[in-house]
Amino acid sequence: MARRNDHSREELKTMIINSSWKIVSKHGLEGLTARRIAQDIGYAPGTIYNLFNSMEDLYLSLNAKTLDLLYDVLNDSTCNDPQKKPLQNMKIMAKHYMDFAQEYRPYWLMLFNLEITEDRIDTTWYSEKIDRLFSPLETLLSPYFSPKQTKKREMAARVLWASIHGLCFLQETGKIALVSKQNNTLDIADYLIDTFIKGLSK
Amino acid sequence: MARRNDHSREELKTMIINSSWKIVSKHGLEGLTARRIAQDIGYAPGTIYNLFNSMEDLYLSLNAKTLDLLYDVLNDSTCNDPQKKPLQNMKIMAKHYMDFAQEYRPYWLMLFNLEITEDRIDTTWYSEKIDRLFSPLETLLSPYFSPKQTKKREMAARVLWASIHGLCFLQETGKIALVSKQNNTLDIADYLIDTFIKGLSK
DNA sequence: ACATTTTTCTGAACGTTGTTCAATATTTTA
DNA sequence: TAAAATATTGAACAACGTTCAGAAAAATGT
Repeated sequence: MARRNDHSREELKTMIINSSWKIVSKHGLEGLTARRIAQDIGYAPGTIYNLFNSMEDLYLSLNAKTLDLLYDVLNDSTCNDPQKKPLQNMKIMAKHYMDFAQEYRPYWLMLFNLEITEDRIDTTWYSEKIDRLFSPLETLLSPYFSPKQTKKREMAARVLWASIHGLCFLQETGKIALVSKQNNTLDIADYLIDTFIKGLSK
Repeated sequence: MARRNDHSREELKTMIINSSWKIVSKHGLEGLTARRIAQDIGYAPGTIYNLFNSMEDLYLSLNAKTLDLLYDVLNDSTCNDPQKKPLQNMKIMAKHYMDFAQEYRPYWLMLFNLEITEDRIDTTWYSEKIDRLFSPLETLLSPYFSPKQTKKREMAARVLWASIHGLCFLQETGKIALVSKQNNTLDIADYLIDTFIKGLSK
């Protein structure tokens, strides 16, 4: 029952992505199969391969959606408030990141499971989506650097970001018991930020 | 062709683990299949399930081996040298970790891909293998804390360790371009350690 | 020594999966 | 209205983890 103009190419693509998103929400990443998507959108499995080269390719699109969501979270005004001190904003931003990791757990984990090995496909847009995640933290760090030290500030932002991510990741995946009875994950993120910033201020 | 006493239960188990290790070396994690292991050790696929509940269970044993190797690396005398300053030892330790991640890449990645959801199986030994990884770093941090601040020192070790891991992970998996032309990964690890320790020294 | 029980191992079979592609249905073009 | 172009199908393929009745070997009992 081919029906070429039921949906345009782009419509179909977003249908597949939205359906996938829904399926991951309900059944987790392991529940996301080509056949299930096909059934959900009312097409045959083969149709998906008309719009995506592979399931990995589809995962990339899902990751793009996740990165966009994360971008919005990190750019939220509550953690980029000029009224607050930079340190305070940073701590709130870290909390936002950790909350995001928890709320969107399977999507967030996908970001780090995907091996980007599709050489031919252009993935610069993907790298850019990742790169821009650092900009808000970089802005918050500007008081600690002279305007000329752009490279240093850039590096500091990435290092601090990666560190917070490391905390979040090891905690969230249960790899190490970071928190004891007294401290929760948020406390240790604050501790990291405090210590790092103190070190920056020399 | 059953041949019960060709190898003891324990022998078979190590045979399977060693074979798996070899296969991952040659063909990556995605090349590790029950059938390939079986062929390699000269048994039928079903035999594997006599010794491991599932492939996930086998992965756990591989991770144990990886954690043991990593433990040795972090406890190496070159990064726990009383003659050197703690800061210097830490930087060497971080380098060791990053080198390990590179050299044993697939095994190292497995550590973080595995979801530990096997409730019934006793995995406390696994947690303990992870926990003891922190002890050398904790020792190096002791000059920065009074002997009574054991909890604080413990936390500092875990936070710093998780941070270094975050750097290593995001760099190694190519998720973010941490390094620019001037800096390599090692430099930014040094930068993190310097800044963190400076912050500790207040 | 032989018969019986117990243990070990097999390998075909099941239900999945991602992926392909000749065939078919529909739309567009001539 | 016929021909060409395009979209869609769904059966088929290879490979996966996993199971389990049955076969083979060892252990035990007599």
